[in-house]
Amino acid sequence: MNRPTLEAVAARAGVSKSSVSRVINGASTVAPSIRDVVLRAVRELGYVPHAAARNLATRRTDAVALVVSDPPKGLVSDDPMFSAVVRQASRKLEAAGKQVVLMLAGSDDGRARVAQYVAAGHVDGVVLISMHGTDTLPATLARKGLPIVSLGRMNPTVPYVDNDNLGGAGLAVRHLLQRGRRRIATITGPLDMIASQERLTGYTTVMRETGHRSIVALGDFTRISGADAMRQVLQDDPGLDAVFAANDLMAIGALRTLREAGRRVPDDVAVIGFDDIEAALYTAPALTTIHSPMTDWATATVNLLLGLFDGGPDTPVLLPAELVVRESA
Amino acid sequence: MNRPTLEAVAARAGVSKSSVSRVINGASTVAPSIRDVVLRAVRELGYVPHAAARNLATRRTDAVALVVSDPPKGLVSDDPMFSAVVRQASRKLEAAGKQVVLMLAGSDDGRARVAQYVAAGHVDGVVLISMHGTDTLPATLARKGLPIVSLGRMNPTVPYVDNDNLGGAGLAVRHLLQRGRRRIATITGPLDMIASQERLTGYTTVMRETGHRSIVALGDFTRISGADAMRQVLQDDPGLDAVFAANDLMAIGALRTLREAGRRVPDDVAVIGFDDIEAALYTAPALTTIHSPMTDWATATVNLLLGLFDGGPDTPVLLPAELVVRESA
DNA sequence: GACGCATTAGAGAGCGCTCTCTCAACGCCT
DNA sequence: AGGCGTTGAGAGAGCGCTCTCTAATGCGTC
Repeated sequence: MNRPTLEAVAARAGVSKSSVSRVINGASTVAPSIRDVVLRAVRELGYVPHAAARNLATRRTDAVALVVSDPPKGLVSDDPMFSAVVRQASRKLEAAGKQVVLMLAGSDDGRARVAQYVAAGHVDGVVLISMHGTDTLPATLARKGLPIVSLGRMNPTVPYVDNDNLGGAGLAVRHLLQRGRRRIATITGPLDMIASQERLTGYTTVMRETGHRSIVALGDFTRISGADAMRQVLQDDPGLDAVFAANDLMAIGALRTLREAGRRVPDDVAVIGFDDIEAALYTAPALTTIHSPMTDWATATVNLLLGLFDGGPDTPVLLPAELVVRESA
Repeated sequence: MNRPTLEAVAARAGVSKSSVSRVINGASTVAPSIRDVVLRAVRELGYVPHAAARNLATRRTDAVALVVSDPPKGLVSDDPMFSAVVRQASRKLEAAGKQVVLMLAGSDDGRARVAQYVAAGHVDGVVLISMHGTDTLPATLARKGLPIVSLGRMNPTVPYVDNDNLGGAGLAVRHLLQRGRRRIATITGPLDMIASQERLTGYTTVMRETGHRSIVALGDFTRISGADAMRQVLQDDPGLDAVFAANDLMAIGALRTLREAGRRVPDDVAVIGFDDIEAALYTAPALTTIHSPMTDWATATVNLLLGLFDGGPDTPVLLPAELVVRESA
């Protein structure tokens, strides 16, 4: 249990603490002979630097907080975006030698904890993931003065990487129109998220420009909300011939409702989603959707943060949207 | 940027560092008058204790590592278990005042990093998630002497919480037999994982006991592997009338293959999965499966670790399996 | 009124590391 | 040969906090 200290290594190697420190940190001004004897002592003792002590002395932590908006219990318990994005971000951060501290900012309690945690100097930077636009946390954190980026646009003060939500939604709607669909409904995400707003705007803009009436149902990015919204919109407007869901999960829910209602997809109603999650390949029929490159997205976001550490620019990045045509539309 | 220190608070409040420390840490031996003046100073200065300094002095970190076996690129990029389990575990750990350090132990590199990290005294305990049985990391970590638990059985030395994989698989197979199915195939998970082995054993045991021939195809818990395995097993044994997939993702893959092959589910071939992920409610037809309580599972695992911190027992926990009958079998 | 015993505040020695500053050693130039 | 620059090693003062130990104060007891 009694871990060896740097001092013990120094004693064993017969050199000063300073020299050991230099060797550990790879300073160039160290004679090879000293280097060798120190490294041997390190190996023999199984020495590993004490993290907290180093943090205290350097005032760096080499840690980054990954803040995820944890939805209220019951919502999106298995959000595929969560795992894809968190995984990729972790991978990239670890590759850059940063440790990843995962924090859920669902409740007010959680948000307070995050703010406290960041204030405690626990991390060198913050990656925010899919926060709601109304959240005050981003602003609070931004005020602390440490580097912070966001996956998904969210707060004007926070540099971000985002999908082209507007363009993607436009792509989807135009595709439906080209296929001869005329009564096209949309199922939105939670409207306090910018991504939802943009996807809705993309839809309404194209619909208006082409002289079609908008049919809007509210969802919250979960499968069940998609199923419910589909049911409602089907009731309100039985003659509709297409649906654009603001994400694939809701599209999957919509598919189920359509199946239950006896509507054939795409014959009676065309369905198009957004995100291109893996599950979209396995629906019946396979889901036509807008590809959003989760992996690239996470990578770009992490790179933006790492750049900030090195004094890089905080220019937002917009990833292009792409239509993936499968069977459902 | 210059954060106030405890000393600054002491000066402002006109008391000693010790008193401030006592107030911050909620010691009882402090007069209300002093408490008040200190708290006011804390508020006025916006003081937040410096984490590293505290860690150094106390030799505690209040942090727990969540080690996830990151699959090689391409596999299960959106594993629903990952998000459900990681989320719930984080929630519980945060509620207990622990910070969550997420680590991916996919590559050898990652494993080394985890070992190093734990050795550096960065965390007070470790939660391992769905590690492969052949992994040496658990043993390495267990040797460090700090509390460590595993979600899913894995290494004899590590206390765990697990599903009743054996019983669950038995439940599935017996259900198929009861429904009159006779040629029942199974699609396994990666066989270096204990969960896969147990689910396979559960299947083969019941098949043997009831005098039926086992038909086994290898998968790796991904949708695509389920689809591939289904295709293969269909070719080898065109007359089969049921499939037990070792998880829902592979069952979803199998459903697609069956659809493509023109087999009706459940009329021609019954399909049953394992895990009861949310997506199982949205397949066509809805997936019959073995419910494994992800949320309880994560909670129990975290509780086991928290118990260990307080000198509690390290008795493994086995969660009961339950059959959920839907449409596919 | 002196004494002992709680009770509560203050002093200060670490915790293990980094990093500046100092100093020794060793050419090299004039 | 003496002075100077350069390179590399050692000393030690922090980093901000905790926690033990000591001192002071108040109270009850005989």
